[in-house]
Amino acid sequence: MRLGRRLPRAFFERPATEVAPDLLGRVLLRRLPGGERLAGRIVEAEAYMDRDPASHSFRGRTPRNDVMFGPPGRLYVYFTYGMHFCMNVVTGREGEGSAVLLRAAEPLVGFTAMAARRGTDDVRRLCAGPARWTQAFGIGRPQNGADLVRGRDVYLLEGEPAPRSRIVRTTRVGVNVAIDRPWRFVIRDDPFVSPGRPAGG
DNA sequence: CGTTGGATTGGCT
DNA sequence: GCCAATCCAACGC
Repeated sequence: MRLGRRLPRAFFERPATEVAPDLLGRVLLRRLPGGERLAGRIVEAEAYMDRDPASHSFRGRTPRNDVMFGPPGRLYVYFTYGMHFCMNVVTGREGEGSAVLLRAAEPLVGFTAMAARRGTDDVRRLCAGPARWTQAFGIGRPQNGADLVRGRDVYLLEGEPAPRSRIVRTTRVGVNVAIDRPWRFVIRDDPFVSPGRPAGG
């Protein structure tokens, strides 16, 4: 498939609710410490806005969410449930706390390395979930704040953006507040979308 | 300082 | 459907 060029800074300097659907079909590239390359096509993403009760940024800037408030186009990685990492693309203007959670991807390059990290050969489960994807791609604390526009270890390519007609808008997974906001975007009928368990509340 | 619960996942009933 | 795993940021005293 077509990979295209890198997404420019301006791509990210928009509201998360605009960036999230526009990320579907784009390609995340990862260069592992050993030099091996991994690639995945984004099929599911969620927007987290400034002053959004479900967002980590809701209660203001802290050491944990600091990257969210920085310049757009960087990676915000957080640790949760004592064992998982999730990654976000920082959006909006510097000073705002908004980002897009990367929830699922179709593996394109590096199946063997992903399978080894994930402990499964099932291609459909390598990157189908935010913590599964970071595990498959070797994303953790060291990648928090990584610049996707200029960095070489993790970055985004244009890929083939999903047509609007193929994009489905639903409610976000695992959030128990602001559950009325339909800010989860997926490619319709794509087999690599996460199982996405329903949230309570 | 102590408590709480989390943008999840995998395993079991 | 239910629950444990396992850390730690955020918040209240």
